[in-house]
Amino acid sequence: MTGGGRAAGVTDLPTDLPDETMVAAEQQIGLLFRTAMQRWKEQAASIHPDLAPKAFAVLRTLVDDGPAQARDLVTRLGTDKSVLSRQITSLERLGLIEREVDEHDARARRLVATPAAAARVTRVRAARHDDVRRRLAAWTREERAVFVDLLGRLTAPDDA
Amino acid sequence: MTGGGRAAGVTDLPTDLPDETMVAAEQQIGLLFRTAMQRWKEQAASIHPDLAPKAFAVLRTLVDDGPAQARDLVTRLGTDKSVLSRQITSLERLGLIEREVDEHDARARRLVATPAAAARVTRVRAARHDDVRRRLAAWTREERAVFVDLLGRLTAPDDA
DNA sequence: CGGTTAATGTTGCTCACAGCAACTATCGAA
DNA sequence: TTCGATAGTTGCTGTGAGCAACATTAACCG
Repeated sequence: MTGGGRAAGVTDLPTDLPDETMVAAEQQIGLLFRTAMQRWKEQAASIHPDLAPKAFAVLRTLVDDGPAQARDLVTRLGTDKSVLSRQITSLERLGLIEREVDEHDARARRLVATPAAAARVTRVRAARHDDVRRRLAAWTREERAVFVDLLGRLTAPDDA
Repeated sequence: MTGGGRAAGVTDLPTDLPDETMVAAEQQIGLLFRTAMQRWKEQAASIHPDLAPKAFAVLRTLVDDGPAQARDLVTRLGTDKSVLSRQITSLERLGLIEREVDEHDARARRLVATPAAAARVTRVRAARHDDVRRRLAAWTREERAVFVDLLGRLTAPDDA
């Protein structure tokens, strides 16, 4: 069906060989994105019907990596602080995390997942509603290293 | 700072070794996503200020792979037809594509990038406003194959 | 000490997108 | 011709990105 699509040499690059790998790689990237979103959505809903996917990502981070401040999450998740602030508010409203003022810095708030929330996250994971993290964990260290390298080259600021 | 974060054995998996690769892999995935979005946004804007990133992805596909119908784009881009329909409308409004009724099926519309649009896409690409496709093209066939495999395992429906 | 600068969060706003559902129009087949 | 499937369009809602303005507190510096 998609047999001989590609219009001439639009990308006049030294493309080794014809390549189905190009198309495949692009589609996989899209797929990764979409399936991850899908999975997160399902998992989030199974923890609490009103839990947004992104908020679940926040919760997961707190459960896995322990208490943190919003600014740490900005770094780890790479999301704007405004977005995080809202997700955090919602998590607190749902009783999944607690927000305590930091004892050394009155601006900062220490975010802690409640035991109940941690238990639910673990349960959801165990329930085989798999996630990216689990899959990555099943790889060998080397595979992950290769993966990181390849992705890194894909995202490098500029390479030539 | 983030020294010894990870709370106990929350994920009781056979995790080869401690692993910075886990964290790195996750961050890279996020990074891939964000930088790709960013780049697309920039490129889209440089073609037309009112061009949405996703609409640019559509245009790019049409330029690279030739004329197609909306339903083909659903397959290739994995996006809902409603979203595509709107992007297509906007592309037409901006004069970047043309929509002709298919001669064999009056329901379908054949989408064609205008020569002007194709020229702009090519120019933007050449202008070193690099994109994922170009980077992938710079890899070896083998690297791409590994990449596809790894990503595939990340998105597989269920592996155990 | 007081004043400036920086950092933590919160809130308001806008836009991009996903995705379901309902609908029209057309095709293909029973 | 009637029925079911398919191509697209449109309306709606929810999620998220991200900028900008703001309040609060910290840290620095003369």
